[in-house]
Amino acid sequence: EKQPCMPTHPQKPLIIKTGVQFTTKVRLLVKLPEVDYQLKVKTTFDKSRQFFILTNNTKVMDIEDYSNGCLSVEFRHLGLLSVTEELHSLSFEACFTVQGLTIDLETCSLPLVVISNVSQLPGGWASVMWYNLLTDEPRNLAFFGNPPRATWSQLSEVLSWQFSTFAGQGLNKDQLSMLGEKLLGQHASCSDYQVSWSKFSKENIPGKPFSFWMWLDSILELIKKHLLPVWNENYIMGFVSKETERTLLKDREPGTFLLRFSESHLGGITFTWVEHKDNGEVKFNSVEPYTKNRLSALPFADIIRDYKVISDGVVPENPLKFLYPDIPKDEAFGRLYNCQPIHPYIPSHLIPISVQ
Amino acid sequence: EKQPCMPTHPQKPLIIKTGVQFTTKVRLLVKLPEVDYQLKVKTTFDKSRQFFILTNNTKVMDIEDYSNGCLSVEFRHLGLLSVTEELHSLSFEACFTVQGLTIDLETCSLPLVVISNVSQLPGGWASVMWYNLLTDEPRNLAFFGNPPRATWSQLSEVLSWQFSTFAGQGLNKDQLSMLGEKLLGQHASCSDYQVSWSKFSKENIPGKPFSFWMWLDSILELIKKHLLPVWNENYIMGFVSKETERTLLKDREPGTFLLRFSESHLGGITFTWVEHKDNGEVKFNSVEPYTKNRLSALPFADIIRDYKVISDGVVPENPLKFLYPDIPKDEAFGRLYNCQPIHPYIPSHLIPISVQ
DNA sequence: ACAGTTTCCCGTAAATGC
DNA sequence: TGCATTTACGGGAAACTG
Repeated sequence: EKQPCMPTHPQKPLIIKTGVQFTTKVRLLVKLPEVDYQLKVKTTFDKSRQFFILTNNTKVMDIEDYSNGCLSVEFRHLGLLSVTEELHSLSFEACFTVQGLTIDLETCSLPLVVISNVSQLPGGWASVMWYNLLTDEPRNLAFFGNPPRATWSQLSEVLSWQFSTFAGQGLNKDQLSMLGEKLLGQHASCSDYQVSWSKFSKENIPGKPFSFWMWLDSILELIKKHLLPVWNENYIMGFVSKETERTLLKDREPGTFLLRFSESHLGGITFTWVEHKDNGEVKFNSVEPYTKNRLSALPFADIIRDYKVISDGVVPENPLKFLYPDIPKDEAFGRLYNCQPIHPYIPSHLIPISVQ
Repeated sequence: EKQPCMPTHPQKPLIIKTGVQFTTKVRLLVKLPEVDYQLKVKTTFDKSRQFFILTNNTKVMDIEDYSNGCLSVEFRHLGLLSVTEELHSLSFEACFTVQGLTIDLETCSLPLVVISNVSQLPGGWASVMWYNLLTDEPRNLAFFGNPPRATWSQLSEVLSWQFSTFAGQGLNKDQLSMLGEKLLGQHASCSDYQVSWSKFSKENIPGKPFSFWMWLDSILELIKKHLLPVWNENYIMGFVSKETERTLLKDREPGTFLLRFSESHLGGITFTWVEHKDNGEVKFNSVEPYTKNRLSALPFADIIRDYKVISDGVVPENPLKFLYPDIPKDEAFGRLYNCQPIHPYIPSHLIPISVQ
C-alpha cells in the first residue's frame, strides 16, 4: 500500500547523521474516493542499539585468566556491531476510514545507518552498498549479524558504479583487475571468487592501517574534490600496481609519466616517470603523493605543468613530457591549467619541486 | 554584594555565540553565618533587539519617492544597531533569609555581545574593546547608540595590547605610528587626536572593502595561526608604509629584505627586497602576499628559506639575503625552519617561485 | 536586488565511554 | 590503556529576511 522509501542525504541516501536534518517521503499508492481527505501519518524511529550473539565465538577457560580467584572467561563486546553496521528503520503508520471501513496502513523505510560524525560516512556507505547488493529483503535489520559474501563480479560492478556515480567516470577492466588483485590476491581472475564483508571494509589491508574500502573511498573523495576534470578525461590510470607501472613505462620515451593513486597513504596521488640514464639504465621516479591539503594549495594540473627537479645548481627542468602512452603533456593538460591571477606584485606561486 | 562577572569565550570574553556553550561564575562576597545554606541563583538573559532613534537622521519628502500616490519618506533601519553593537546582559537573582531577615540579591554581567557566527567575532570584539576602553559604567546597554570617541593615545595602547595578549609581542612605536597615520592621516602625531567608533570599525578604509579594525584583526589572526614564532622574534616589521619601506631598504646591501603585512588584502604578509641593477638603479621587489591558505601549505620560514626567482632558463636564485637591517637570513630564521619529512618517494615540496 | 544576519553542516580536534 | 564513538565548534557557504 505504501512504498518503503528513503531519507535523502546529499548523494548518500539511507545514512542519517545525528544533528543533521533529513527528508523522507511517503507515498500512498491507493487512490482515495474522497479527494481532500487528510491522512495523518505517524513516524516512529527504532532507537535501540542492537546486540547480536555470534555463535562461533567460543572461548576457553584458561588458568591464565586467574585474576579474581576462580576460573572465568569474559565475553566482552560480544557481537556488538559497530555503529555503521547497525541498521535502523523509520516506520510510518496511518489509519483512515472510507465508507465505514477502517484501514490501518503501515510501512517502513529501507534499513538506515545512523552516524554521529561524517568520519563515519564511509563506513556507513559501505554497509548500505553491501546490504543493497546482497539482499532484497526490505527490512533485515540483523543483516550484519552474519553478512553474506559477495562475488567479485558483483562487487566490482558496484565499485565501478561508485566512480561513475560520484566522479562521472567508472573503472575500466585494468583498473578493476588491479583492485581485485589487491583485495583477493591471485584469485581475482576468477570472477565468482567471493569477498567477505570483513575483508571488504573491516579488516585492514595487510601492513596498512586502513581497510580496502576506506582506502578506495579516500580516493573517491580526492577525485571528487580535486581531480574531477583530470579523472573525467581518463588521464588518471590510478589503479596500477608498481610492477605493472614499470612494465608499462620501461620501453617508453624518456619523460613518459603516468598518474596513480598511493597505496600506502589515504587519498594520495602521485606521478611516476621514466628516465634513461647515460649508461642505458632505465630509472623510475615517483613523487611523494599529493593529498587534499597540498592539492587545495595548488591544483593538480598546475602541479604537473610546473613540477621541476632541481639537481644542485643546475637549471631546473620539468621531467614530465608525455602522458602515457605518448600524449605530449601540454596537449593532454593544456585545457586544464589554471590561469595565474594578475597582481601588482611579482606573481609568486608554489611550484612543486624535488631536490636531488 | 556580588560581582559583575563574565562568561568566558576562548580568549574573547563577553562574546557569546549562539549554539556554543559558555560559562559564567557568580561569587557571593558576603560570608554567611550558616555554612551549608544552599543559595538558589536564578539567571535571566535579556533577549530583545534594541532600537535607537538617532536624532540627527532627518529626511526630506521628495517628489522622487512618488511611488504609492502620496508624498512619503521611509525611515528604514533607523538607528538599528548591528548585532555586534547590540549589548546584552545576564542577570542573576538570589534571595536568602538569615535570622528572620530576607535579603534579595541581584547583579548582572558586564555588557555582552551575542553573535551567531564566528565571522561576527571581530566586530563583536571591537565593541567589547571600545566599551571597556571608554566607559566604566557596568551596564550601559545603549552605549553604541551614541558611542564616544577615543584618543589615539588610548586606542594605540589597546591595539598594542591586542598583539601582546594574543600574539605575545606588542607593537613598537614605529608600528603604531604607521597605524595611526593609516587611521588618522597626518593628525597621528598629535596623540590626543580623536578617533570615532565608526572610523575604527564601521567605515571602510578609503578604497578598500574593509574597515581598519577588520584589517588589523585579520593580521592578528594570521599571526596567531601561522606566524607566531617569526612574530615573537620581532622579525616582522609588519606595519610599514611602502614609502618608509623603500627609504629603509634603498641604502642597504642588495638582497636585504623586510616583512610587511599587506594593506590591500585581508590577512596577508609579503616580503620586499632591494636589488641593485647593473646601471646603478635601485629596484624593489615584493611578492604577492601570502595568506592563511598558502601558509598552511608551507610555513612562512620555509617560504623564506626556499623562495626562488627563475628568470627564464637561468639557475634559480633566492634573492633574500639579509633580514633588515643586516641579519644574514639563515642566522635569523635558521631555528625556525621545518625539517623535511623523509619518504620513500622523491621528497617534493612546494617551493614559492616567481617567474620573471 | 542586496546586505546583514542566521542557519546549515562538514571536518578537525577534543572529550567521552567502554 | 587503547579504540570506538560522540561532542564541540570553527569556518565556509547557503539560506533567510527585511
